[in-house]
Amino acid sequence: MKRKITLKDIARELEVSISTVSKALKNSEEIGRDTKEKVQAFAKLYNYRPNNIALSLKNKRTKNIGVVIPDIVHYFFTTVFRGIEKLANQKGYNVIVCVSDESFDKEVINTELLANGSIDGFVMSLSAGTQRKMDFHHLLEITEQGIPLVLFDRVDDQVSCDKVILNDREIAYQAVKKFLANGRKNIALVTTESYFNVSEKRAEGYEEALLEEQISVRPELRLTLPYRDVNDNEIRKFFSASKIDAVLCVNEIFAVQCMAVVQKMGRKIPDDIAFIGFTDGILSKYSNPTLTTVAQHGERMGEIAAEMLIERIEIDEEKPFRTVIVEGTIIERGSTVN
Amino acid sequence: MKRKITLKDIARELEVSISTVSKALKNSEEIGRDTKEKVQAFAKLYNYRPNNIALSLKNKRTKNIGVVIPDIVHYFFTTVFRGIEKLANQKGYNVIVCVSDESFDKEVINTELLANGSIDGFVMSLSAGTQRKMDFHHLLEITEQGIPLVLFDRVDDQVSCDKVILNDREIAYQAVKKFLANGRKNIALVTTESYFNVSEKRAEGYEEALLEEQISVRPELRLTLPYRDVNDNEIRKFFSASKIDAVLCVNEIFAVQCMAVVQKMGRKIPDDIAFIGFTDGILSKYSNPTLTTVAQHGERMGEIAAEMLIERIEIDEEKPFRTVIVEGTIIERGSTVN
DNA sequence: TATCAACACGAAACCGTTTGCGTAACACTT
DNA sequence: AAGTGTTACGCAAACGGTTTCGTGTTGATA
Repeated sequence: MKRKITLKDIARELEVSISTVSKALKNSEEIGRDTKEKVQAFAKLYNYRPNNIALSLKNKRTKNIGVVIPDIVHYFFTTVFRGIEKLANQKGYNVIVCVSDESFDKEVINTELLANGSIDGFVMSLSAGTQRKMDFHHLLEITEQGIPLVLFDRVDDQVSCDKVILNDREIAYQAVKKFLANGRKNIALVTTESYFNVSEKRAEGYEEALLEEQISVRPELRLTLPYRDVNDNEIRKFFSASKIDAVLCVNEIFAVQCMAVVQKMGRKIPDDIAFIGFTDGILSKYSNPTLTTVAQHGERMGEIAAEMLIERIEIDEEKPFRTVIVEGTIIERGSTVN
Repeated sequence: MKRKITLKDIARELEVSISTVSKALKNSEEIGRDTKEKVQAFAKLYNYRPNNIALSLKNKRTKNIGVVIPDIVHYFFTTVFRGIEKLANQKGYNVIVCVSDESFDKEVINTELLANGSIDGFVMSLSAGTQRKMDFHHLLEITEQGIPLVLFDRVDDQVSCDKVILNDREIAYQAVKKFLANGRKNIALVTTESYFNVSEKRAEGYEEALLEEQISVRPELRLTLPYRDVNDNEIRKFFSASKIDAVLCVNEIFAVQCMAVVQKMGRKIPDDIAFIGFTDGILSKYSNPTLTTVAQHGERMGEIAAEMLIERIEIDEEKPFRTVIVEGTIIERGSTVN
């Protein structure tokens, strides 16, 4: 087992000083031709690589970025992560991931741990717990320490930092408009608990589109489902209670699950009832019928977030915080048209 | 903006030496009661936390583990990752993720980068490129340097290290046995290019089950699909060419896609033709019909891998390498039974 | 021959911690 | 008064690098 070789080892072996070795390897003008060649040859032979940790300590830069997300087994977050990782790698950064598991406490612990020198900046999306609690002290601490932070998707106005979000309200508005243009008037909304910022934004767009057509927003057309372990019976009851000919769902799982239920109830999609979901994931493409859905362009969001972060880290202009709005795209499939 | 406070800052402020501060914070017996209290109070007030990088350098332990996987927008890998992250966190480790994107070169670059001190050990699954090239020099380098390595799922015999794999051959065998017990005899296999180790293992199990019943393995019942961008026409041609009443697919996407095609061809599932896939992901649960599939227990695999790794790191017994075999579970759903 | 610049290299500080060891100050013993 | 033992702290090395500055040795110049 040959341990990693260090500058000191090379210096000892070649009977020169450590600083000479260091400079020789950087091709410094200070060092003579012969010595440089000797050192470089030796280093190559023994496959010398500088120790990242030592460099980090010296430079006060780790070349790591921390990503804290609520979940990883989740299509949207993985696509964003892919974007982050891709761009970070291009710029020579590595990515440390922590999963908050939708828990406020874990989010706090993870961020504080990483903030102690492990990373140069954060990309985060808030956990459900944090959004419910509305407690952002850990994020304020981070920014106060001068650690750059970029929030994406699940953001909050109380935290001032760079942000990347979807035009949730606008694209939900467009989706409902599409239903309306199709002659559908009894449009339901299937959503999550209201402390999810994005769900609220989507609900606003939904309502705006309705009101614009003089259609009143009826509370009985709004179904609020738990984040996990959705019960089919609840869905069935909802769809039995009212006449509904179109449904906007805030994610693809809700949409696919609702489609399955109404199909079992004998309704035809899209003739009797149409669906539009959010997240253009694997489910939307392979469901039956295929699902018309809002592509959130997660990978682009990730790239943008990483780019903004690295810019802050490396340029560190004290320029004002920006919020980049990524425009969703409605992908038309079988749940709205034949 | 209040920068992170260091031992030196505390020492200067309190007019004691750095070592006194360090010892006081560790409650060392060497330090007097008064001084300890003073230092501890000050540290708490200013929220002192030791710098991770400095600790890493000193201890020669980063408390980071590196995870290199082929893809992240992929159900199985994300579940494994979740298991790794969960266990690592419990043990006080952070996780640095690199995505090889199925490329040999990226895998090499990423591992070499991380191996220069950034991590204490690796958990990896081989990229397609690496399996095709059969070049493992980067892994040998890692292990030669004494960096612990655990491979999961996509492993290779040429690399000697700890491993976690599924009983692929055995569970494929069982799946086919299930078809046979059901009276089905024309059983097809839909698989990937053969350089994927796991696909080969599954094919072996498939063949073994057939041969055991005196059924010959017919090459025209084997469909090899590309890893990405599968064309429906090819699938249609395959299913038109032969009489097929059961299909074993090496992943859930192939299965769902094939199901959609044969349904369009007018075949009834599971009456005319039954399907079993691999990976109990979101698709299997929401497809139409729902898919009978092999649960790979990715999260458990991840936990086991992380546990093995951390054991090597912390205990570092030179004990022989182990291969843990996780047993898959066939989850019965609508694609095999009504 | 004294001066000086250029060259090639080494010493040392620094990044933030930990820790073995040395020691000043004091009390206590004989 | 000399010796001994604690106590409570500081010094310095070490982890593996980078970088500033100092310096001995040349050879050229005046």
